[in-house]
Amino acid sequence: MRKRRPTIIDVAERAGVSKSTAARALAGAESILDETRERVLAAAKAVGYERNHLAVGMRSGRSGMLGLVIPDITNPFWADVARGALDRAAEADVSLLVFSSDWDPAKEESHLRALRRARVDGAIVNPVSDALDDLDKFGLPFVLIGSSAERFADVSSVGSDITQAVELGLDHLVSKGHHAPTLIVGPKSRLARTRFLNAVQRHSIKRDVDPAQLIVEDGEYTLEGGRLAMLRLLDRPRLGHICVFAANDMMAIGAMMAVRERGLRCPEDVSILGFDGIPSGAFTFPGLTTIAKPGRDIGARAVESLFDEIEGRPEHGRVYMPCRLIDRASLADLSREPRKLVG
Amino acid sequence: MRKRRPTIIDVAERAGVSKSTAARALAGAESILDETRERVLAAAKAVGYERNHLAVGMRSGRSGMLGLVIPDITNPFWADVARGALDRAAEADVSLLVFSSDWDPAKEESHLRALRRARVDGAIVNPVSDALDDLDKFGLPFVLIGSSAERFADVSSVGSDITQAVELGLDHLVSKGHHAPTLIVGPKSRLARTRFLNAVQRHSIKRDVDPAQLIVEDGEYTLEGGRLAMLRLLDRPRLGHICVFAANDMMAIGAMMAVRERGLRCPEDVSILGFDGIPSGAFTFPGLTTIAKPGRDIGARAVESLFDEIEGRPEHGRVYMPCRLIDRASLADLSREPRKLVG
DNA sequence: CTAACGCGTGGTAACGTTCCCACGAAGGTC
DNA sequence: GACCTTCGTGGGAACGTTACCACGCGTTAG
Repeated sequence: MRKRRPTIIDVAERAGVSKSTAARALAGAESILDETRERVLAAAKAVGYERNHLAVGMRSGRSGMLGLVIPDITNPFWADVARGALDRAAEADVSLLVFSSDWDPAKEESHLRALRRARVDGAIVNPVSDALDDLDKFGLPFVLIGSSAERFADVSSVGSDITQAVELGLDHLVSKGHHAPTLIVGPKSRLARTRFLNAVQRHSIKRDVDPAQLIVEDGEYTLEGGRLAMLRLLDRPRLGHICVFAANDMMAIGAMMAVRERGLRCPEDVSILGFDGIPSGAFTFPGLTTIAKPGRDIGARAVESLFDEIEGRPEHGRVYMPCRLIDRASLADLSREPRKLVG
Repeated sequence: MRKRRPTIIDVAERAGVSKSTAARALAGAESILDETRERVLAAAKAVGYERNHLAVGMRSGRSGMLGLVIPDITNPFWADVARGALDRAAEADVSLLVFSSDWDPAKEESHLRALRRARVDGAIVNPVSDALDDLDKFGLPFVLIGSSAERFADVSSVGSDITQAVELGLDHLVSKGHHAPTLIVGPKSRLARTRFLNAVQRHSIKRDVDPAQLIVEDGEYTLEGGRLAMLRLLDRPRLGHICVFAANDMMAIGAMMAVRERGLRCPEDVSILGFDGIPSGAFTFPGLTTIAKPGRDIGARAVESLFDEIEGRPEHGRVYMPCRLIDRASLADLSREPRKLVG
């Protein structure tokens, strides 16, 4: 038989005080005699007392739990975000309820309801549904993450700084002698496509490169999408070395496959720069040079912002975390060689 | 101002019944007039009532939450396990508190305590600490996952069926004309090494291959460990095609790198079979043929077993989930060619 | 015809905490 | 010396739910 767990009353009795006093001692309040506090603490340890968070949550309205709703924990980027959030939450002695929405608005809503029933103190969500604009109707403090968060005004959000990322990539490309990369971007419908493209164009102008000169290919944000786009690219008449900046690592890897398929070599004939920083990029041949999104930092920062939100000092701002370059082997160095026509 | 959430009393008043009756209707109990039930349900919907799980948990002793403690959500295998658990839990309308132990016994224990404080109904753990044998002292229903679970007797556990996996791999190797693969296994201290080796030997005997004939190389369970082991292997005098069965995908990929480093080709000169089924295996060149552990199934099944455990019908058995072969391109087909000396 | 029973319902006591108010003692002020 | 404040403590209500028992009614068995 499993014996009853000790409550604060057991502690109080053993310490010879009232449960109010015991509670104060356990909560670390100030107006209490040091000697009493120590007696209570000793008693708590002696009986093996452990605070019942359910009861605390019920009485105080603070459950000590946060919700995290992301599309798919199996996706390396989201796993990284989760890890960041998990670590930061554990640091603050707060638990995380994790759910995966699978990009399904129905699941998302049902998970959000589950979070509310569980009385979490707040939630971090990568919103998939547009209909989430009745977000405040949920009565929960929210922090949004990911690029889709920008659809929602008046809600705090954390994402990656794609402007900085694109500049980083473009500058690196220049340092290797590639001045006007070809772009492989996502489908027209996607918001992320526009943002990526805009960032590239803005920075190109800054560097006196005519954005109109840039070649752009479309594709789904997948391996196959990247492969097809690259194949189309290789069918164009071309001169010399090709440099590709893909909007996503999967597409970049697909492009790499297409290059091999055509009997060409990366990076000798084609240079490829990715964007995401997925771990698989380390295992391709050649290793994929890419710009890594700071998933972990985003997760940690989201928890941080959520604390602010809960504490009632909402800044309702967007936070953009900086990306970093992972330099592997998919870029040729043309800077020392006689300059080819188009970088 | 955020308005007060409706309680069951609000529902009862609106429906004109006592809160006991309202509670019964909401809980879907049987001894209640259909008409009353409907009136209550309508009232609940009208006021937007949502059950407070904290209060339920406190009164009934069931929090409706489960704990999951895995080493690292960022590791694709564990992410897969988490996903399986997440899905199965969501199906049963139960929430999952996720923690990452980072292979650190101290963290593990602190997370386990956090779970107990949160009053989860049970926990799924990949045990890292040996000192966890006072597991029942935790007073929680447990289900262990992963290979390290076997250290604990009398506790339910779910893992992958490595015997079946090895047979699968060996049979596939034979079908491709490789009869006695070289083994790249983990360090001597590891339990998993022994289990892998034993499984290979047992099945070899069954197929009339002398296990003593098998070449074995050691290494850390990492990319570098696999690379080093392969390099050593290539330094041995050899005749013809080499076939390697690595105990882990990372090692397999490392081995692949070593092969390329030495100017050899996979699969023409060296065939490589991995074990794990990590997603990155799809992006190596050539694609890694491997045996995939059923992470997702393990996670789902663990939740299932945990339900049994909580419900008080503990089977305390070990469950081994079958693995499956992912056939990509890292194996040469020698079955049609004149047979070389050693497969 | 009465006792026993089942059914639907209501009332109330828990569950383990925190919050609020009140109380007595000690110390300081006029 | 009477008053006010401060400090440490205790007592009880409250949080929202479920568990338990009791009640009234209609039905059925003896």
